[in-house]
Amino acid sequence: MPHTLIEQNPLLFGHDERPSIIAIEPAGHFIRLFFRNGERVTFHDEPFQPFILVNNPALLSGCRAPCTVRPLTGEGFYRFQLLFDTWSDCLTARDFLVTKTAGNHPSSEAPFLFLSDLSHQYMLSSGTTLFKGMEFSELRCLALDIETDCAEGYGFSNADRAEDRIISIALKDSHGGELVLQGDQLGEAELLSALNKAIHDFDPDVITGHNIFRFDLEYIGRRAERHGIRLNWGRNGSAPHHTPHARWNLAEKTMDYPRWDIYGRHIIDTYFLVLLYDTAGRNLESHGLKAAARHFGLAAEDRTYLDGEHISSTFRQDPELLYRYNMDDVRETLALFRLLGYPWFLQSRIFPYSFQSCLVRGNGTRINALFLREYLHRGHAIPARAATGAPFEGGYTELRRQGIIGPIVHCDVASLYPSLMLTYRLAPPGDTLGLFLPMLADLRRFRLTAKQMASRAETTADRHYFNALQQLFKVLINSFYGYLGSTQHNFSDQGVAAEVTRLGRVTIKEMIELLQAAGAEPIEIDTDGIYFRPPDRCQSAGEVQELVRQVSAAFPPGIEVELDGRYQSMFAYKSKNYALLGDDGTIVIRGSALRSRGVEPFLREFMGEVIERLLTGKGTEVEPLFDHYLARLRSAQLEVSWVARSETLTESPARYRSKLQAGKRNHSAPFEIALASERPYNAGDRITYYVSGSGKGGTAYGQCRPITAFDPLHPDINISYYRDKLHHILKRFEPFLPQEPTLFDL
DNA sequence: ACCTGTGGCTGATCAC
DNA sequence: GTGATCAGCCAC
Repeated sequence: MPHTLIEQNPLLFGHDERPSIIAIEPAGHFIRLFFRNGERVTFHDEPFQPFILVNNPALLSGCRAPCTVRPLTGEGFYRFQLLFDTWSDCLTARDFLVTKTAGNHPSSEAPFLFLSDLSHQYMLSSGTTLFKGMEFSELRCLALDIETDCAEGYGFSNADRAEDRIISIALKDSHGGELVLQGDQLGEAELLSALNKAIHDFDPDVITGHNIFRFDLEYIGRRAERHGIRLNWGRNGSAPHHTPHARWNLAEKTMDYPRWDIYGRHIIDTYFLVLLYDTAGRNLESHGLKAAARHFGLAAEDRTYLDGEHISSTFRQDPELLYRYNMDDVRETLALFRLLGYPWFLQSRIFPYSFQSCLVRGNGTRINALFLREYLHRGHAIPARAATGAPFEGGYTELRRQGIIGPIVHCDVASLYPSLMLTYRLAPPGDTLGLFLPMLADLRRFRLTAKQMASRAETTADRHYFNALQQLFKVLINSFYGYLGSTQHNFSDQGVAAEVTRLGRVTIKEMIELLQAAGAEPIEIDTDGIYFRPPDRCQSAGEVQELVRQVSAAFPPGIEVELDGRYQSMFAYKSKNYALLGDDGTIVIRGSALRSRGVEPFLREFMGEVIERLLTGKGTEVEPLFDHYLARLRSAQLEVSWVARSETLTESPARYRSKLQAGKRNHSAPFEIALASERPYNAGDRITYYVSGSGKGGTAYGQCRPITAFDPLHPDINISYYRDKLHHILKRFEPFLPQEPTLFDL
């Protein structure tokens, strides 16, 4: 079985192959492992000694928590593992060390390393991971969605308002069970008791919901508190553990969310899954349940959506409609979970984190855990973070010529940075056991195997499995360079990362030279790939292929240049900003200047239409197009959503305010709206707003209004503001339009 | 209580 | 007006 072949690699999967573990939780002085055997869940307790890593065991002298000291071999900074009998001893020692060492060490060399998640500690030490040998379909999942009699908004909960209550709870189980609890037959207190019972009856390993952390659970929690009902959802009957302000960093965004933990189960928010999917390069219209379900073809039957107050009054009058809407939502949620949760299920077999935690850890943190696990397994000392803090140079970027150019060929180096690291043996010097490169090589080999298995798969399920696996390996492989360049992890090294990028720059510049020498014209270059106009003598697919093959032959084995695509024409605008017209007529637009979710829909549409005309040689149509858009802006039927802009709050409004007061940042429209609102906004919320008024003098942040405040009966859209924006965009494209005759030409 | 990197474009603001 | 700076979003 190829599954086991790959999973037997202990560097990736840990040294404990025990199958079917679905949860790992603390239980007194023990660790409790939950196993799934078909329909049944069993558990087994094991002793475990939590630990703290230190540079010097004498640090703990004077501390009343007893411990044993395990010396670690090698030169790494953390050379001793302090082992405690109980978690509370470990915490006592942590507090002791925090107090004792406060302020007298550079942060990069904290004299001790403490991990705050006991289950994670256990998994690191034991080599166990979740879900080994299990199929995703064996996992018991329960989708949950509540309907209330007020409009739902993201990150917004007004459950404290007396008139708001839960009127319906829909549950759908991965094994066919469906249940809708409705308030018409039951009072809210009975509804919540029925939910308690349903959770124990379904006994799910995973509870999932769309925006479940920020909406459903918070709402349920407050209403339950109001009624004095204890949510006994844990596999030991305990109530969920609530962390009101947990943080999740996703790319450059920080999200504030109330974390809930249920003993013996995992909570997975499909909203998080959608965000994770979308940051990996795809482009979703929106991150809401309906939009995501439609994007993946998982939407329940088409229907007309009602909004706001209209929904609630309709619901109240029509329990059957309420039932159907609520049920559609959980069906879509469960379908989304099965699709987008799968890669994370697979990752949970690899990384020493729970399913729920795995999702909210960054790539670097997860990779670091692989190193920690193997070093501890071999009893080897672990280096301190090697943070220099000094910035280092990255990839090479250049736009050689602007305008409409064709035909165009794109070639790139297959996984440039991993290839350079393996070919030139670039690894962090702190990795004295030499795991970095073998791990990278294994991942690359496994990815190749998984790709082959996917193409040879005889069943859809197998193809799906191997394809997910190969994509997962791809992400991990690409994360190794980022890990190397980070400043936060034990085996990172910015010096080596700088060497990787330097070789990358040398490689791409050499490619430019080779293409030019062959008569091609490089147009846009970015890090590992080149868009170029092929020489006149090679226009056929075969000739282009041969040209790229010759370029590739100039590099050592392991550095492979590949033909990535051919296009009719290209609109080269700026570095990292271009559009391509494919042979089949499809247009791809790249870059924040030409395509950004933040930009107003009418500008986005206008840019898209202009680009289409530029690429197809219809530049003369742009002027009339502009006039048409202008007329639409002035029209009485102007829709506010067409001009409204959406932005994500990247920090909490309170932080914005204090930074503003300290003069550390400028005003910003979305934050001003968040602060003026009665609703509590958090980091991660999106705000859609428009600019009102008529004067030209004011600032956007002073005249902005949330889209929800727009009144069609008294429209106050600042037409001149938006007309100027449209004009500004036209100006950007003017150099690429057919030249009007000027006075000089006449 | 958390964290993978650099390069580049644009709009908004603000000091000059 | 101009340039500097910040924030947001994107390419790789």
